[in-house]
Amino acid sequence: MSKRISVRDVAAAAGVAVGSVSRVLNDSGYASQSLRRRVLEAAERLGYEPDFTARHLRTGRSKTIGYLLPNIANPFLAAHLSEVERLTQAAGYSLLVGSSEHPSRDRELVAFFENRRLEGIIASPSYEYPDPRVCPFTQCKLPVVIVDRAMGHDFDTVQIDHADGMRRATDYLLTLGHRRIALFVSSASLRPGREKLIGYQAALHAAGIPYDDALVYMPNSWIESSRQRMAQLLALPSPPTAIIALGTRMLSGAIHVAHEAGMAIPRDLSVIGIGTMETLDLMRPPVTALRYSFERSAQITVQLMMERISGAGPLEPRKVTIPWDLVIGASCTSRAA
Amino acid sequence: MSKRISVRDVAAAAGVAVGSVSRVLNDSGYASQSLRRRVLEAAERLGYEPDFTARHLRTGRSKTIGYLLPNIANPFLAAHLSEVERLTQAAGYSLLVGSSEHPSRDRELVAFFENRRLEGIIASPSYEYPDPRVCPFTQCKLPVVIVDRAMGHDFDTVQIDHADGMRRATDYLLTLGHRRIALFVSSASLRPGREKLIGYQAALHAAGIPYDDALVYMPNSWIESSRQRMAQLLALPSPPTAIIALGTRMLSGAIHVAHEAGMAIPRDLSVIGIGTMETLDLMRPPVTALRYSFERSAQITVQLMMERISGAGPLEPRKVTIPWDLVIGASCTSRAA
DNA sequence: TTGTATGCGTTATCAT
DNA sequence: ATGATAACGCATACAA
Repeated sequence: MSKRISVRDVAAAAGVAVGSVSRVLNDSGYASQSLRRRVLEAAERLGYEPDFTARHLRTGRSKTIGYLLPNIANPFLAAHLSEVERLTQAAGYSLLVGSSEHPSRDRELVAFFENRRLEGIIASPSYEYPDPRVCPFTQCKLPVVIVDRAMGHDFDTVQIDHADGMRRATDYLLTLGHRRIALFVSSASLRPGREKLIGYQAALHAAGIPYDDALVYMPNSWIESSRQRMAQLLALPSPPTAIIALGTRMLSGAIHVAHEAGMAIPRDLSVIGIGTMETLDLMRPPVTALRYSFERSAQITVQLMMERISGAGPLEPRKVTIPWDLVIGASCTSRAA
Repeated sequence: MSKRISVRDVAAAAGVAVGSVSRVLNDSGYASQSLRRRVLEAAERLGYEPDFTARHLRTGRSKTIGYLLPNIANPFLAAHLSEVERLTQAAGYSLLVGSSEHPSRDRELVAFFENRRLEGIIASPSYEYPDPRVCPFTQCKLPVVIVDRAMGHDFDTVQIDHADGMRRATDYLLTLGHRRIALFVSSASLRPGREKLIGYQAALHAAGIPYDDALVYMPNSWIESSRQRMAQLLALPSPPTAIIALGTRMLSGAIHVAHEAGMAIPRDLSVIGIGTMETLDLMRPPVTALRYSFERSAQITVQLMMERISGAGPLEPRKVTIPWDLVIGASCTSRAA
């Protein structure tokens, strides 16, 4: 059981002082050629690796970033996390992940990240803390980058342009002649849902079509069933001729019910969905869907974080917005007037 | 800018020695009631939190586990990672994730995890290192739990019973009267693909049906196209009447081509797929598919790791196998003889 | 029972 | 230019 070798071992082997070893290996301060050579040789020979933890304790730099998110299994969050990990790894940083679905755990995790002296926190929390005084991220001394949330307090933020994407998706269906367009999106308690509703309403308003609450399904809890709601919609006096379902489960629920009711897509119902590339390809007919680049959103996220860590960039929080693409499939058709 | 408070501050405020503070807070050694009370009061009042890094350096326990995987965006890996994170968090451990798709980076990451003195490594590497002498995990002093890989050297392992699942899936189609069954699975370079092929061949052999290489597609690189291969299969003198496609992209590619050729599922082609619950629900008709429990596989993974860390359990490596469920949908039909 | 002192492995500040 | 030594914040062996 060979003990770990430290600077002292290298110093002894090279016949120099520990300080000199550190100086040579970190290129800090003066070092003559002969000293440099002896230290490097000894370090190489002994296979010396500086201990990360000790260095961290001494310098205060942990070279680690915390990533807080509600659920790693969510395909969108996982895709973003994946790209962020790649980029931070390339920049010499590691990623400590922590999942949290409740404010109390948000608080615990932030405190924990702070206690471990991480250098920054990337977060997409499940609550937006309208009151900054109780927001764990406001109290936090570390650099924070928020992903797709509208927090009560301003932070560096990367956000997806849900309103614009939704506006264009709705416009597309309106252009095809649809007037009764159902909307299934996630809860309005977070930015993604709220913004999508805004875009939807804006498109309808511009087209002079009244907004009908009965066509909109924004579940505040997962207990409500999108299948049940879809069945209700189809039983309406004037049922929808199109649906925008921006959520994998909601999309599958809606399609399921439509099929059971003997409807064909797009003949009887036009559909706009959402998804990662993998899942969208599974559907027949290919679904028209909203997509955005995870590479891009992750790249901005990491860039903001790195600038904040290095102290570069402005002091005031910055917000960067990522656009959606409407990828045309074969799940929508024009509606005769 | 208030400086961080340390044991020394607490000791000073309580009028005791630093050693006593540490002893009280860790319940180690003796401590009188009055001392205990004073220390606890002072710590509470100052909001003292022991520094994680310093404690780590001193005790050698980092309370952190490393997770090495090829790609976080893969839905199966993400689902497993997600559950593992939940469980480790509940056990008071954090998770450091590192993605690697090449042996050289595997090696770097393991060295890095070791250097940071993590307490264990959970890994599902992209290469199985048939030669133990060059395997980064063999050299590694840390406890290692391998997920669904057959490494050249024995480790604690959680593995999915691909051979059995595949055998049952194939049997199911055989029972329905199919004799020409196509197989699309991931490369044989890793355990999942290899085992699936074994199960497929075993089922055919038991039924007295010769194995036909032309029906099998196991891409070694993602450049080959499952669509192209599916088209070739359909052009065969005696094309397959059923297909088992255990991969999201392969499944979508195969279905796409079948539809383009005017085939209906299950009328002209029976299909068995794979997927997380989210994606499977999207398909019409509901696809018959293989599934397993991520909760279960993660629970075993963490249990093995914790036992290894605590030194409980036997010294020799253990292997635990997780079964597949064949979930019957409506994508398969019996074939007239 | 409590205080003192040393060490974990590093970097940084002093002398020399 | 280099060596000795303090300090990061904690835990612990040992002395009192």
